[in-house]
Amino acid sequence: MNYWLVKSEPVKYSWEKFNKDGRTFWDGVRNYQARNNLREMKEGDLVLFYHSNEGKEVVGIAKVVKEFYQDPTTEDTNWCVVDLSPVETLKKPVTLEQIKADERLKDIGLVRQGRLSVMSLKPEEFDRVIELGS
DNA sequence: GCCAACGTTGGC
DNA sequence: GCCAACGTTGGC
Repeated sequence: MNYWLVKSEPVKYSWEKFNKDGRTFWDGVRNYQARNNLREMKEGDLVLFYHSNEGKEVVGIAKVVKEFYQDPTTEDTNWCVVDLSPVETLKKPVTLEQIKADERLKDIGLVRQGRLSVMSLKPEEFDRVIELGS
């Protein structure tokens, strides 16, 4: 079991919309590092959902319901998507500020490599965010 | 709206 | 294969 974090701008695709949809394919990844992470995802892996730009907080937990396949929005075989479904909304969203201030989350990809849109998390980082959010 | 970080592109 | 130019992302 692996843990991940994905980013979305709420204006583009928000947690609320995601919950209404119940399931979505995660498209729009056009970065090789992020793409490689997508390909590593296995069905059942848990994924933190982060709102970038607006909010700047982790708002909920999703899970991988289908492993990577060709991105249906492009012919370019370089790119792929995975299917995600919402699992749970955090009682208290965990802000970027909190994450930066937390000793145990210092090394999280979100802080170290701010521009990456799909990143892996260590189990303890995942747990810590959940802890802060409940 | 600005700027820093960083990935990608293209000329050599 | 190097590196400068450029584009994009995302925090502030």
